[in-house]
Amino acid sequence: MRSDRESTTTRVGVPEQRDPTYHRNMPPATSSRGKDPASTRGGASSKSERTRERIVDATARVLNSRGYAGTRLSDIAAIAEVQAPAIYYYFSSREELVEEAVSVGLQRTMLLMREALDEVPESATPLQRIRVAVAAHLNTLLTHSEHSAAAVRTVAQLPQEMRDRQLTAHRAYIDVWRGLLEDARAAGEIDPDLDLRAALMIVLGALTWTVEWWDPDQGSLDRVIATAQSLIENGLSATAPSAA
Amino acid sequence: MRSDRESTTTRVGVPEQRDPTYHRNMPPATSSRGKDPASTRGGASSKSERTRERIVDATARVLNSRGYAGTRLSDIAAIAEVQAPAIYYYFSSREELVEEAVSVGLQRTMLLMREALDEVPESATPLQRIRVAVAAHLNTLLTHSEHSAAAVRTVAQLPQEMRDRQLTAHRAYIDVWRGLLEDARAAGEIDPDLDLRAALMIVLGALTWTVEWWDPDQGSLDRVIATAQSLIENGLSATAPSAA
DNA sequence: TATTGATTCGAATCTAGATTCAAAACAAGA
DNA sequence: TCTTGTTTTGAATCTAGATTCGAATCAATA
Repeated sequence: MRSDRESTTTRVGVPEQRDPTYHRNMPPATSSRGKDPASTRGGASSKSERTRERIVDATARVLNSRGYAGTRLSDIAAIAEVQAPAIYYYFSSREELVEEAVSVGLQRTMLLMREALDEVPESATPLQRIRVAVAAHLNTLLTHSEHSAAAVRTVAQLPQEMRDRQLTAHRAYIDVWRGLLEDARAAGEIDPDLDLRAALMIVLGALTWTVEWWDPDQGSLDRVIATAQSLIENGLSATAPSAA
Repeated sequence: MRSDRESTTTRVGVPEQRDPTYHRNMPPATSSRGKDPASTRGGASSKSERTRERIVDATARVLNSRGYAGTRLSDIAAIAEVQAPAIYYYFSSREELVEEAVSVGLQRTMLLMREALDEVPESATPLQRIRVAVAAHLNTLLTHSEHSAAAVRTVAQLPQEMRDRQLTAHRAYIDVWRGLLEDARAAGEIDPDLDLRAALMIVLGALTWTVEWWDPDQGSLDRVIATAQSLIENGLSATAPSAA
């Protein structure tokens, strides 16, 4: 069952052509002491890195409940247990922080999905792979990463530029799903009359929206996953459109 | 195909126990000249009423793209083609305005759903009624009422108190759906093993999320509706869990 | 056309929240 | 302990956006 909760280190696709004065000071993980330069991914180590991580995590949390515009630095600071100005030691602006949270979310969503799919045995049918994808998506959104949830739900609200930058990653994720559906259709497991694009988005919507209502106390995650899998598998499956 | 777009008159469930100084001035439709006092519902008439309507409509629009916190009076004003202060002639605060937009949205969603279901012939099976509900929900969200979309998608972001007030209406709507599913299950049309609550929310999520991606230019609404109906009907249906 | 209430608007006020600054507080090595 | 670079912070500054005000503008009616 994996560690506890992934860390938060991947750097935002820094706006290439911006003014050079970008970082006033030097956000740790980037250079400072020659520590372990290979730290592109996992768990934070130095105290500093952990603080940074707490901040990004907090951002995701707030983003989730308040939406893009409603995300205040003061709230983030409170959750991360620092003073608001401390945030500026790590990020040069609210926007940059938010974008990193979203970016991390999208990457993590993709990563967890890939990992899940990689574990599926070759012999599996496309439809079985879809079941796995459903479980992965829900697991990620509902328990593994608040970032993912924040990302997926917030993209639409982001200010133009930022959204455009993140859209790429978002598309890539959707493409994975599209691939799954296409395979299934090719294998004749899916109702060939289905509008694939629409079906895809409908399925993804169903999964994503869970964040809005799922409550750990209301019913187990596994139950939700099972329900979703069943609903989706049956929904997509080719059928004899007769039955009264 | 009905008029063009419903109007916007129903008043927000005014916070019963608040200070009496609530309305500084007298929002038209409420009293002013003894016009037609029976105007509790439909199309606006006086110029004033239409302005008010434009404002609420604009609010819904902004709410949709920017989320609760991101909804600025200046944007609303721009869309409604008035100066921001003009809004205060009709509403005593941003909050009140937003709440009305949401409230109207919820009521309209419910109304359109009821109308749609009322037209279904007695003879229809529960599953057929669900198909109708699916179409109604999508029609409402995607074309008949930006308010509905705003309402359904925004409730979660609203500040506590406001949300609590609107939650009632929201629940009522969900209950309609619950009823539909329960009937279908009772009639043996639905897989009896399905977790009804989860299934319900998953279906509703799938439908609601459409607002996030549907683009009139990308594919017709009817196509989306058809896809959703098929997906949902098959998904819910009782099945012989065998088939390779 | 003079009068009065209904509407709308430009300019001024207020406030929350982002951002900046200079001075602590800390940590690790000399 | 002293020195230096890293982190964090309290207090001050700045700005966008909500809200308030008093003065127009309008419309209908006496």
